Amino acid sequence: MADDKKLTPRASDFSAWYNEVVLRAELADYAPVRGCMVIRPNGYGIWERMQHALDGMFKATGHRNAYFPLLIPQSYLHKEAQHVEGFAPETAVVTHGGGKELEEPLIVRPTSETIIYSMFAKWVQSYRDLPLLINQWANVVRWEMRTRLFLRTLEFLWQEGHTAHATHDEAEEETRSILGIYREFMEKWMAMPVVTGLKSENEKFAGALRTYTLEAMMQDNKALQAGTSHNLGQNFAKAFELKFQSEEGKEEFAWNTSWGVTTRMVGALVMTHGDDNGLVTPPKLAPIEVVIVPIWKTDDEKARLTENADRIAKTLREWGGRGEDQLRVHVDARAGMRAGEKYYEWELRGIPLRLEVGPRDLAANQCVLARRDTREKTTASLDGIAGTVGALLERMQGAMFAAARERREAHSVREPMTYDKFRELMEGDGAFVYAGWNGDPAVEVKVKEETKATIRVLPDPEFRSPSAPTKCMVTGEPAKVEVMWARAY
RNA sequence: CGGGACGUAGCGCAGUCCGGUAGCGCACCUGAAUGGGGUUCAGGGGGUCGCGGGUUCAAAUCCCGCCGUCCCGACCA
Repeated sequence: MADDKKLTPRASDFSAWYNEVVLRAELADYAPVRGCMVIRPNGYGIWERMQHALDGMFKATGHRNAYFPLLIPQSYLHKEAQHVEGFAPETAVVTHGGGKELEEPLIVRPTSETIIYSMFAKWVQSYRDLPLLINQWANVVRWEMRTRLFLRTLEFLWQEGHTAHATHDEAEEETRSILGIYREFMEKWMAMPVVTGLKSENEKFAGALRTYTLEAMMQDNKALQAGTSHNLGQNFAKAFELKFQSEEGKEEFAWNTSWGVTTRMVGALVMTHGDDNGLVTPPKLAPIEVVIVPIWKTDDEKARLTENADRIAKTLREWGGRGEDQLRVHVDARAGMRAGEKYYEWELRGIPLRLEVGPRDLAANQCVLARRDTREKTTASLDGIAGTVGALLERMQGAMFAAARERREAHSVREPMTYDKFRELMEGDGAFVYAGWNGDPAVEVKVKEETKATIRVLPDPEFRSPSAPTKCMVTGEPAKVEVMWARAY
């Protein structure tokens, strides 16, 4: 009977566990259209905090928000050869409007390079108009065959940055700089470690010169691409006649970058930190950081405890320890519910800290603090409670990142291994496997067919092994580069 | 689009083989006792059994057609 209330344990069926957490923590729900998802207030609250943090980082680096249309003439998609090849199969097409067949079908944007660079071409004449640094928060549609809540839906929310520069080097610097912003966000806010670096030719964005990626490890040891930053070279500038007159008076094509992160990050958060009791949210992204649960028996106590809970909430909110950033506190004074039932509910929703206060605590001028990440309970004096709570939340943020990184390292392999061993590992627990590669795309295709694993990233120097691998794991030929292999979502 | 499974209350399911008044658990509503980790008892509301047709005195159940969903593959932030 009680089993109905329990979650599927993570270890027994990770996918079922994930779905249950998303649905039961009320992050999202299935929509009537297959593959689409409704993001509920609990889930949107987390997304909003993500948006806010990222938006601040983009603005601080000179980017400005704009908005471009949902509908794009189909011919635009065809102007960049690789781009159309990559996206045409998964675009939704509008063929009718106003009851009539359209002369030219419109596509629902799967991404906005084409429409944005066609506009950039009108806006840019001189090198003085560059760099042009634009971001948009929008929804896009990609007609995926198989979908998963947050990780892959037909329609999703994202931010897509698009920039134009006068030189290749400046565009490359922008691409890397954005990768740094994403990394900082994922590590500091999401408490989620990532491996950064370059995508292989097979895996890069359709139409890009180079694609940089951030790869995170989920708790089933599979990789999730958490964000990308592309150096588009002059591919789109040439397709859309995005030209400018240089300081020397010459006509030149601009250099573009594009980059994005999506609501997939909400799914990543669940899969990185969640446990058998549900969601665990890092304090910085939690719409509610502290839930106060007053405990009472009699009506008399109820009035007294509720009043004191409100008073504690006020003390927490008025604490100035984080400057303008007020502690986000909720008091759960619902009647007719046992305290234990409330605890399970808030744990399922991932609220970082629970503050319990009952008659006995009040008499002793103390309360109980229960951490969501470790589920440890301690008692704390009500004197200076705001400072105690503020400091604890900050420690938790750091502890969650450390724990996630430790877990990832425990499932990362850097020792040279045979291809047979690798196959065995991928069939079993899975891992991030760092190994040498001869640089041949055919090897990557073969490995994908045989093991479902792909080259997730050509890691940046700080993620590479202390001594560079000398041989290709698959062919035994001399290695051209170190790569990280894993199965991915 | 290929292979498999399934559509019965908000959710999870039994009932279908062998036709005979629509069931169970959770959730929801009312009342009481309980109350520091999912409490208990009593009462109650809620269903065109995916849709359409056929067989039959009688269909959730048998037959035909359609629709939809999920899982495995190909695709992907």
